[in-house]
Formats: sequence, C-alpha cells, structure tokens
Amino acid sequence: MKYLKPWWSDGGGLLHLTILLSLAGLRLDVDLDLYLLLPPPTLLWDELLLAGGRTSSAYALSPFPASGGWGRADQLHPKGREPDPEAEPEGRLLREVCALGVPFIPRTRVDAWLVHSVAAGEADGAHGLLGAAAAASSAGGVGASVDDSSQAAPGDGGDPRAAASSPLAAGEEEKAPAEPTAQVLDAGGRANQENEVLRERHEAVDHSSQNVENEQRVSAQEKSLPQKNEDESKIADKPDWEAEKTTEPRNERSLNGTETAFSLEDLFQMLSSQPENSLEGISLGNTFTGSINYGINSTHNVNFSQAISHDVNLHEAMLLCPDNTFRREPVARTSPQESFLQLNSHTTTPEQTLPGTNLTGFLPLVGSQMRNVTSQDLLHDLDINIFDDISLMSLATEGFDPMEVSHLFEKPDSDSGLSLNSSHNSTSVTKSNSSRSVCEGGAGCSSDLESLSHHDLEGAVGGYYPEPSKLCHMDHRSDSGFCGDLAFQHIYHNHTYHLQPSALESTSGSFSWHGKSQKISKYLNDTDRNLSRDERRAKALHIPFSVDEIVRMPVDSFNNMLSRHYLTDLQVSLIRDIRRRGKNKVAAQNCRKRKLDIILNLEDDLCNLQAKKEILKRERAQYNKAINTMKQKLHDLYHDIFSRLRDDDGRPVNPNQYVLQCSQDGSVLIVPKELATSGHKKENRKGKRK
DNA sequence: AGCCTCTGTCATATG
DNA sequence: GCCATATGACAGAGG
Repeated sequence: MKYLKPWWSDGGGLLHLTILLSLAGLRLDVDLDLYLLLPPPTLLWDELLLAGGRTSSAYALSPFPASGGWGRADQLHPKGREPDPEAEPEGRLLREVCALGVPFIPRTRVDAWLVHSVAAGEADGAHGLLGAAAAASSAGGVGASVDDSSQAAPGDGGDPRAAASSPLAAGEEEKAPAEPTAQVLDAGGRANQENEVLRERHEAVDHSSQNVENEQRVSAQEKSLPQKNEDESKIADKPDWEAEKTTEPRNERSLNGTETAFSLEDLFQMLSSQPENSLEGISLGNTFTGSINYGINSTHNVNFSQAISHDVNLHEAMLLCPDNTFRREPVARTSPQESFLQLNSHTTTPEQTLPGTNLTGFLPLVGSQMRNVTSQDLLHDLDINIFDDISLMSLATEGFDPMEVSHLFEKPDSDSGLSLNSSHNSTSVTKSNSSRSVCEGGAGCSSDLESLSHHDLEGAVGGYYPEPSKLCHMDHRSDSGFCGDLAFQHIYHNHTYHLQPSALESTSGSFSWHGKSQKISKYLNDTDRNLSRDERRAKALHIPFSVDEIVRMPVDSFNNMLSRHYLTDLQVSLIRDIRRRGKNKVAAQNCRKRKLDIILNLEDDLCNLQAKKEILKRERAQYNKAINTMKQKLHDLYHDIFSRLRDDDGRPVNPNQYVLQCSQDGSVLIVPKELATSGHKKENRKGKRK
C-alpha cells in the first residue's frame, strides 16, 4: 500500500482518514463527502478502497490543501508521486465507487456536480475546477509543504490564501517574493509569527503606493483587533436571539469584494494558464445549463459565497465570523436556527439534492461576478461547504437511528447540562480560545485527541452551534484566514456527535492504525458521555438548537421558533420536554436556594430569639430577686411593728392572731385575723356584685 | 457498605 | 382551564 504522507499534519490526516475509513463500511457516499470535501490534505485511496473491501492502485488525492483548494496530491505534493496522465481523481473515484456497487448519493453541490460531470464523461471538468483551486493554492505555496515553495510560482499570483486573508498579502509578495510562504507553524509559535507577519506587512506597504489603502485597512484591522474581540465577546455572551441585533452591523462589509487584492478573476486567469488545472474542462453547459451568466460586463453582483450560503446556511451558523458574515443574506441572518432549518430542509427535501438545483451556488463562478468575488470567498466558502457537508454527512451517517434514540431515551442518567454555573456557556471567550488552540494544533502539529477540551465539542446540539465562527474569524485574522485547519475541529465536532462507537469499532480493526481509531473512539465516547441526557437526545433527533438556547429563550421567541421551523412532532415534543425540564431544573435550583435562604433566616431568627429569651430570663431573675428583697423588707417591717405594739393590758400583740390592715382613709388598724379574713370575703363579694 | 450531600426529574400545588 | 412557577419527594451520582 502506498502512502502519501500529509505534509502538514500527520495526526490530522490520520484522524480524518480514521473517521473516513471508519465510515467506509457504512456509507460510502458519506465517505465520498469526506473524501472530496474535507480539508485533510492527502487521503489514501488505497486505504479507502481497502475499507470498501477491495484494492486499487495507489492514488492520493488532495482535495483540500492547506490554503483551500482542490487538486491531486501529485500536483500539490511534488514528492508524492509522478503525475498521472489519466488523473481524474474525482471521476476515477466515482467510477471506483460505482464499480463497488455502492450507491453514490450526491448530497452536496460539489459531489453532485461531480456526479453530473462524470456521467457526462467530463470528469476532467470536475477535476479542472477542483484542481484549479488547488493549483491556485499550491502555486502560492502555503497550501503545499515547504518543499513546495520551490515549485510555487510567485508570478502566478502568489498565495491565494495569504492574499485572500490579507489585503496586503499580494502586494507584499510582489515586494518580497523571497519570503517563505509556506507556514508550517506549530500552535505555540503561531501567535508570534502572526505579529511578525503583520509588522512585515506594514513595512512592505509603507514602500508601496499601490497598497496605501491596504495599509490603512490593515492598520485599522490591527487597531480594531481588541475592539473586535470585545465586540465578539459581547455578542458571544448574548444569546442568539439577542445577538441577532448586534450582528447586523457586522454584516455591512460590502459585497464588492474589494478587500483583497487577489480576486477570483485573477485566480481564474491564473488557472486558465495552467492547462492541467484549467477550467476548460468544466462542462458548464451541462452542469449549469441555463443558469450561467457569461457576460463579462454583467452587473450581476451576486457573490459566489452568497450563492452557496443561500443554499446551505449551516455555514453561517458554523462560521459566523465577521469576515464572512457580511455575505449573509438578511433572511439568513435572522438566526442560526433558520440556518439549521435550512440545513434540515436541505437534507430532507429531495429536490435540493438534485444537481440541477443544488449547483446554483457555482453559477456566479463564471462571468463578471467573479470580479466581486475574492479568492478567499471562494476558498472559504468551499471550506464552509465542507463543514456543511460534514454535518450533512453526519446526519446521513447517523440518521435517525431508532436504536440509538431509544437507547438515549432509556438512559436513566439525568443531566440536562443546565447548571447555574453555566459550564456550558458556549459563548465564553475562553472556550473560543481553547477551541482555537485545538484548531491550531490540528493544523500545525499532530493533535493529541485526548488533550482536546471538551468545550470544543459543546455548543449546539449536533454541532450546529455558530460558535466556531469566532474561531474562524480569529484564524482569518491571524494566519491568513483560511480555515483549513479549522476543518479538523469541525470534523471532531460533528463526527464525535454523530459517529456510532460501534461503527468505529467495527471498522477500525481492519486497519493497521486501528490504535488511533480506538483513541478516537475513546475520545468520542468520552465526549458523548460528557453530554447531558437532553443534549444526547437532542443530538439524536437533530434538534437544531442548543439545550441552553431552548431553555433560556423567552417564551415568545421560543414559540416563534417552533412555529418558524419545520420540526417533527417528536422534535417538538423533545424540545418542549427539554425546555420544561430545563425550566424546572432552574426552578428547583432557585427553590432550593430560597429554601436554604429561608433556613438560614430561620436560624438567624432562632439565634435572635434565643438571645432575647436569655435577656428576659435575666430580667425575670432580677425582678424576682427584687420582689424577694421587698418581701423580706416587708416581713421585717411587719415584725418590727408588731414588736412595738401593745394591747390594752400592755402586753405584746401576737402577730399570729392579729394583722395590720390599711383602711381607705390611710389609717392603719390592728384587727384579729378572723375579722380580717371575713372582711376580705365581704369586700370581695361586694366587688363582684358591682 | 452505609451515609450524606447535591442535583435532576417528576408530580403536584400555587399564583 | 391553561400556563409558568414553586415545591415536596424520589432517585442517582459522587464524596
């Protein structure tokens, strides 16, 4: 088996391949999506076929070089192998797949287009376009390895990745072609290099009158970095229904596509100069019949990315970065949920899977529209499509597995993932940073799966949360923008959500690197285990909203959301259950908090009352003591008086026989006790009668 | 192993 | 009567 080592990330490539081959036994059409659309640079055709149960000649395809493009590995990787004159990777791949008897379901524009092209015997066209972008990227050298830098042709337009990501890149390369364009950076050194690159771009632009505007733009970009981060953080901290308002201004970046010096038209011309990568082979007439505007002077201002995004809006949810949100249409901008819905409709409505209807996103490629489309738009949207297709693939791969759903619903554990601590606060900046570090790790070096933070996988149920947009944005800003490495994160994200561990286990054993598969499987299991029950349920039913979103959404927004989106009864029921449980959970937490407060208050009251009781006891004792003192004094006085009293005979008066009685007029009388008691009784009777 | 605490969930009460 | 919230009770997880 021949092996074409991926040139920038062995770990990432293997990971992708692991997933790919793990899926091979299940749905090869899904694999094709992966194979054709995923960013990992080099895929092993042999291994893919081996996964499908047959062998084939070694054939490496690099569908998506680092800079984002399509092409054969032999074109992109000079050390890979000799170019195959019959190289039609996509067409050959399809033929191989067809030979395997596996139905190929074109679910994406790219593969649908591919199928269409192959069916029309024009796989060259497919390859042409796909390879064109790849060649464009390889020509710049960033997408290729360092070894490729020698092959890169600066005169061909430079690195579209760098050019697309920065307005200065193109001009800079003209000024300093000797600067290595290949940036195989590790995660740690990337930040410093970003700053250095920015500084160098400044210097380069200072001497270029052509790039004054670009310089200003970059300066503004640099100055606005903290503010951008701040704005993003603010926006990210808000729920989607709140962030809708704040994201609007960010979409104001024009559709003119003038922010980069490297336009798609340049790319087109550049590619046309390379026969092998030219677009001539594209059977546009067959593929895009009746939909293409070839007019060079056409005033059609349709953005290519817009067209794609219009069709598949999951990108906007997943890549809601300011650098690309301006491409969002107002309708699609309303909320990520709508994007989710459109994704669902994309998968459920059959007509959207048809090539004829699904390929409209490519139409603006041809013609003057390309003037307004930057290469970054093209490549980025291709990349976005990848994420979309990954999600679609994951949907298709997992489907509505009743066993899984029932299993999830039967699971006794309870953890809806809602906590007062809000550990699932997916909008935190730290999460963004951590995710980005993962992304960088995936691109620059072998990524250790187990070191990945679980936060990287949280967010929207089913991996539809728009959080990664911020990551993409950061990468755009930092390292020439293309999110090829980011795609790895999305691979992790989506596949960890949707892959069945059993599927991984069943297929991983067939390959020598099944250890990595096990690693991935363990990672996926851990990830799934960390999901709450409701999150897993929602994932299983492909609820296009995060649990947190469902719970925290206001009633009106919630009802509006349910009415706006097409959801099955089961989904609606689950969403309502999630909301009910989430609300009740919060209510229970509040209730316990209140109860605790009440208990604490009662304890305080008890302490206060006990203190008062002690005080009263002391007062009572004092009063009793005073009373006793008074009694003693009265007793002493009584005996003192009787000791001085004498009767008529001069004898002392016996105090046991007489008592002192005070009359109402103040006189004191000595009366016998019998009379005193009888008199008291009579007075009491009189008093009672009165 | 038993106990305790915390937490989620359900059923029911309350406003 | 419906809905959101509050609360008691129960069960599971973890220390």
